[in-house]
Amino acid sequence: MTVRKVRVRFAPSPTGPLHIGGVRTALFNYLFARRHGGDFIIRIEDTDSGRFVPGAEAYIIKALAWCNILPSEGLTADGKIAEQPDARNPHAPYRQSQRKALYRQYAEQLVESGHAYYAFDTPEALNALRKEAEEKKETFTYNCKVRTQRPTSLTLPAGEVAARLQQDTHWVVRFKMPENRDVRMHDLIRGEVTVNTSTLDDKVLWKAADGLPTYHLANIVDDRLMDISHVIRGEEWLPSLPLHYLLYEAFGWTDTQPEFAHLSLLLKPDGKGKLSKRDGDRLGFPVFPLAWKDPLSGELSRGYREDGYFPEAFINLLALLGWNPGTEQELFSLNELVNLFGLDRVIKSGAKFNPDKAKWFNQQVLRTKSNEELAQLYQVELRERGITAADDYVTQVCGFIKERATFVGDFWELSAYFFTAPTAYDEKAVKKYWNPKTLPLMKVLATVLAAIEPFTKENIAHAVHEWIASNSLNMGAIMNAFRLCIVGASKGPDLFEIAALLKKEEILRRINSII
RNA sequence: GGUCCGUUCAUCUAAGGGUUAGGAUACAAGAUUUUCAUUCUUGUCAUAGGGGUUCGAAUCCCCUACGGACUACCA
Repeated sequence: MTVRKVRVRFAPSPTGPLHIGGVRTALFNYLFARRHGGDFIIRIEDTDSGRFVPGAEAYIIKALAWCNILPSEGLTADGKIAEQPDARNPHAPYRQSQRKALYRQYAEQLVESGHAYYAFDTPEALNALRKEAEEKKETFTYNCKVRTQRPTSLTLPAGEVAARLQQDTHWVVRFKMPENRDVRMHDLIRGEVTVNTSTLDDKVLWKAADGLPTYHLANIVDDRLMDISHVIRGEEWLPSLPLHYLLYEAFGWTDTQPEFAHLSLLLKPDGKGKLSKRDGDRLGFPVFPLAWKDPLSGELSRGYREDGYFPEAFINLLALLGWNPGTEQELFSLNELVNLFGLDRVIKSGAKFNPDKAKWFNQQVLRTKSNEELAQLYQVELRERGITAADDYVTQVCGFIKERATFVGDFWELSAYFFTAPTAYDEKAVKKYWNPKTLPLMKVLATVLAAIEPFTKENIAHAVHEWIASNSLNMGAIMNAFRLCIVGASKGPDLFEIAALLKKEEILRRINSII
């Protein structure tokens, strides 16, 4: 028996920016593909022209690239959705709107085989039926009971059907949902699921109005054509799984029908419901990988990248939302995730997103970065602040502060005194460590410091300790007052380290500037 | 309303019939430090409820409650 090559796809709809739930779905697909040496395909499902949002497709590609979730198929060398077939992209185009011509024959095949039919309802008529049902506190379902009452190829004479197909531009192809059949399905995460078809409706598969298929048809056809082995997607698709099973059956494609895995949803950190765009603004954390400006409303949404997250941290936290390796390890590189990932350890229940833990992941990743690398990132902000500092100097500063930071964005707050003398002094610290006797002592300290040569951490420590001891001074009082002069607050790394890095002249200047 | 899915500390989760129900985040306390942070130690906190099955249930079954998704000519 030959084992089918693993081929999975991430199939977003370009109706807006990808949110973190979508990134997680992409990640799980990517990890699964790489774990099994398979292909990870990106396909754009843009069959709803009405919801197209300019820039969304480019955003999705950029966001995945930032996360290092790189498709092995579907993109050209310069990172665009492939439109022409080549060795890497044999199934191009990968944008469903460009595959338009291909779907109609499949819809018609189902009509011919009796699994689907033409329906000529006007939108107005359907709305009226919905309203009518609503008044009776029922939900309108287009099913076996209503299809016999409507103008369809099932009820109209053949001649009229042919005529309407010619004249009417709003007809659709509907799936003829079998009556009262138990559809037994298998989900890799949830196990067996059975649904009776009597609760399902005759879904529209293809619309003459725009000549495009709906999701269900396009999805099944493309997954077949692209030889997809596993469909890993969000839980919101579980209710339409019976339809998809029935479609494979109707086409006679059950031999290559993919296996399905439905991922639980990401939920709001507080309250109820699935995580939405609004929660981010409300609770102060990003729900998008990259910042996004809505082209219509101009509304700005923040992104993980812009908020200072490392992509490694972002991926790490997403991977652990709904999956774990069964060990107590929590920090993983992308390659480690690839080696450990399996659908068998994906959790069934929804996960509330926890912004606090997201920060913790970033802090952990930040610590693994070299001082040199952090200095490069910090230099960007320093330049913006009009500060010129040598790489070597900034590197040393980063070494001092990186364990105190969660984001590179915290660096300035933690280390401004390395670049400019304090202009304000922390009130609480002043109250605690400064009294009328302090200033004269600091002036004496300045003369002690002035005599130190060379001005190294060791020498400063030695001289200051000696001075304190020989004059029976209070170590804590002196050191804290000294720190206040240099840092302006009661914080920061070893004061002798700071002093040595800042150099003698600057230290004396800062002490002597206090009057 | 109907259909389907789910339910272990506040949160993410481990435990696949036998554990003092483990870890992480957050929170709190203590230790360390010239300060802040780090680090270390400790602590508070969970099997939704009710029935079964079993010598034994977080784990298997049923009911209830709660949560979620879906219920479009959207995806």
